[in-house]
Amino acid sequence: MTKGRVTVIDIAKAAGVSKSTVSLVLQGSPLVSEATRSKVNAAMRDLGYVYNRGAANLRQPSAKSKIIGVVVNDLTNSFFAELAVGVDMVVQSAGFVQFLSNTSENIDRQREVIASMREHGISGLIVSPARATEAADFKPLVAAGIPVVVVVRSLPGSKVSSIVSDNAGGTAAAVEHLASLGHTRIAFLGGFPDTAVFEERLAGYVDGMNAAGLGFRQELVVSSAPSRAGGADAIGWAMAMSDRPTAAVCFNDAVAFGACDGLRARHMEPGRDFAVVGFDDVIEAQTAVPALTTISVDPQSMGRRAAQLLLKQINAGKAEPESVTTAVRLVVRESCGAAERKSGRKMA
Amino acid sequence: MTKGRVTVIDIAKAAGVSKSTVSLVLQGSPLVSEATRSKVNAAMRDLGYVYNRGAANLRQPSAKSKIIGVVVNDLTNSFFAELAVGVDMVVQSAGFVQFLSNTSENIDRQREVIASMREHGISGLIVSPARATEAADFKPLVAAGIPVVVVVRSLPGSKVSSIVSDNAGGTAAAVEHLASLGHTRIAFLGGFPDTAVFEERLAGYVDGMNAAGLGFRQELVVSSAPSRAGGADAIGWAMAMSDRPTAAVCFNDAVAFGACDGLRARHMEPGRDFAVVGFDDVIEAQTAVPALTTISVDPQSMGRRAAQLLLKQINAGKAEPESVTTAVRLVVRESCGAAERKSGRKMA
DNA sequence: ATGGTAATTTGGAACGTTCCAATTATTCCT
DNA sequence: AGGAATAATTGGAACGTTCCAAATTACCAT
Repeated sequence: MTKGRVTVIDIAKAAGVSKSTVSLVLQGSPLVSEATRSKVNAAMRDLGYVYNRGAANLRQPSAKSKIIGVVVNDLTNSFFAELAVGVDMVVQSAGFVQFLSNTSENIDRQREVIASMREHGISGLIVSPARATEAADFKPLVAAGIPVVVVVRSLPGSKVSSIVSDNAGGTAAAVEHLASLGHTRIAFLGGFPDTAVFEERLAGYVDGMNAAGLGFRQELVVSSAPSRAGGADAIGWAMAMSDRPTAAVCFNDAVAFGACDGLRARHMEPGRDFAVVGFDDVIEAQTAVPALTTISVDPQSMGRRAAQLLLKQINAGKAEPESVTTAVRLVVRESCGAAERKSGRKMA
Repeated sequence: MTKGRVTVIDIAKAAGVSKSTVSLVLQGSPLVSEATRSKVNAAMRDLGYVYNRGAANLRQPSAKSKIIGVVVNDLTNSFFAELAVGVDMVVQSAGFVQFLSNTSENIDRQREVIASMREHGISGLIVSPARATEAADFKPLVAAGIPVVVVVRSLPGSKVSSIVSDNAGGTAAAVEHLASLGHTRIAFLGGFPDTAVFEERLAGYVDGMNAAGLGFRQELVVSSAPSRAGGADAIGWAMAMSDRPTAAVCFNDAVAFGACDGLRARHMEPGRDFAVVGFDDVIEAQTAVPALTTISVDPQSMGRRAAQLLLKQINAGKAEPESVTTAVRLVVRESCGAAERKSGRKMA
C-alpha cells in the first residue's frame, strides 16, 4: 500500500522502461516491441494501475476526452430513457462514456448542465432541448469546436446537426391507412399549433388527405394540449360537429388515449365505433385496451443514429452540420378497427 | 480568437493579478478582497473562460472531481430511469454531475463501465448491480477510498453501503390485505429462487401467511422467470393444482401482468375471479386494465436517498458502510378485487 | 514615524500524462 | 565489416490547475 496512486512512472520503473514507453503502450502504438509491451502490461496488472484521463486530457484536444454529454428534457418519459439507451450502446462500444443529465424541461438547469459538461471537457453533445431553447444557446459550444447533435425537437435557425423523426411521413401514412379502411371524414386532434412538431405532423395529415382525394378542411383539425386531458377535450369538440368524423389521427399517444376516454364517455368503443391513431408508440400503447394503432418512432434507434452522427463528427475533427430525419412506421393494432385479431402473442 | 483556450493565466493577465489569485477566486476563497474578486470575475466573463476540471483534479483528491457515477442494470425499465432521475436531482443540486451507464444485465459491460468511470476519477458510485455481481467486484473501489452505494439489489457479503426496499415488508402487507379480503389459498408466483430479492419477498410472504394464521405450504409457491411470460406460465401451474388458489402475490409487476394474461386465457377475469397483487408499481400498473394492485417502491425517492447517502460519505472522507431499507407501500387498485370503484379520475 | 499584526497577494513546484526531438539498438545490404 | 536505413526507446518540456511558503500591502496603536 504505497501512499499515492500508482502512476505511469511507477510502472515504468517496475517494467524497467521509460515512462514514454509506457505511454506508448497505453495508446496501443505499433512502435513498441511485443516483448516490452507485455512486460509493461504485466506491470500494470500487478500494480493495479488505473489510467488517469484527467491528466491525459491536459495534453490532448478535448475530442479525445472520450466523454460525450447527453441532455434530455424528461428522463421520466420512457421515450427519452430509451433514447439514452440507444446512445449509450454505440457510445460505449466506441470506448466513450456517457454523461447523462435531465433538465426536466427547465432551461436554466439546461444551461447549468451544459456548462458543467463543458468544464469536464466533453467531446460532443447530444441534446433534446428543453422548451424555449434558443438556437444561440449552442453557439459557444460550436465556436469551441465541440460537435452538437440536436434530437427529437429541431432547433429553428441553429447551425448544428439534428435528428428528428419523419413527422409528416408518419401522419400521412396514418391518414392513408384510415382512408384505405373506408373512412372519409378523418380529423386531426390535439397539439399546440405554435410548435415545429405540430406543424410537421399537421402538414403530413394535409398531404395525406389530399393524396387520398379527400381534400383538407380546416374544421377537422382541433388543437388542444398534447395530453390525455387535451385529447378528451378535442374528441368532445369533434363529436359536437354536425357532420361528425369517423376517425382521427392524434398529435401523440397521450392525446389518443384521451380521445379513447372521451369516446367511451359517449358510449362509443374506440376501434369499433370510431378509429383512432396515435403517434410515438409509447410502451403503454401495446398493453392498453384497445391496443393503440400508432406511429412508431423507435427512440432507441434514434439514439443510436444520433450517437453515430456525433462520433462521425468528432472523428472528422470538424464536420458540416447535417440533418437527418429518421423513418417512422405505422403499427396497426386495435384502436383503428383493422386489427389482425390476436395474431399469436409470443411466449417463452 | 486566440488559438488555444483561455486559461487562468490569461485572465490573470487581463485582470492584472497573479494566477494564484484567480485560483483563489475560482474556489470562492474568503482571502481575496471584494475589489479584486469582481475584477477577476469580469475578466472571466469577457474572455469566455471555462474552468478545466481535468487540470484541477490533477492536484486534488478525487473526492473533488464532482463526478458521481451511476450504473444501472436496465435503463429501459422505467423503474431504473426514475431512480436515475432521483439521483440526478440531489446530485445536481450539490454541484455534482452524473455519469450514467447501463449494463443491460451484462457483467462484463459492468466491469468495463466501472473501470472507465474510475479513469475519469469519479468521487463516488451508485450501482444497481447486474446479476451475478460478486461482492469482490467493488473491492478495488473501496480500497481506493471511493464510496460505493449499492441500490435495489443487495450484495451478500460486501462491505459497501446499500439501499434496498423493504421487500419482506411489502409482500407481507400484500398477504395481509388479501387475507383481509377473505382469501385463504394465496399463492406466491414468479421470480428466480437464487436471488436475494426473491428470498426476501418470499420470506415476507411466509411471514404474512403465518401472521394471518393461514400457514405456509410449499406447493403454493411457483417460481418462474421474472417476466410477463414467466407470470403466464406460473399462473398456469397454479390453476392446474387440485386445490386452486384464489389469489396470488407476484414477484413483480411483470409477473403479475403475465398472470393476468394467463387468467384471461382461461376465461377468468383478474380482480373478479382471482386476485392478483404485483410488486414495484411500474407506471403501466395504474393504466392497465384492470389497474394493478401492487407494492409501490417509489424509485425516485430511493434514488434521492442513495445520492444523499453517497454525498454524505464523500464529504465525510471515509464513512462507515451503512444499510438502509426504504419503506414500501401497498397501493390498492382493481386487480385484487377490492377497488374503490372509479374514485374520480383527475383531469386538467 | 514605528513596530506589530492582520489581510492580501504571489511565485514557484507539483499533479500524471502526451508529444517532440533526439538517442540508441537492430537489421539489411553490398 | 561498414554504413545506411529502420525499429525502439527515451529524456525533457508542456498542459492548466492548486497548494505552499514567502512576500507584500494595509491597518492600528503606540
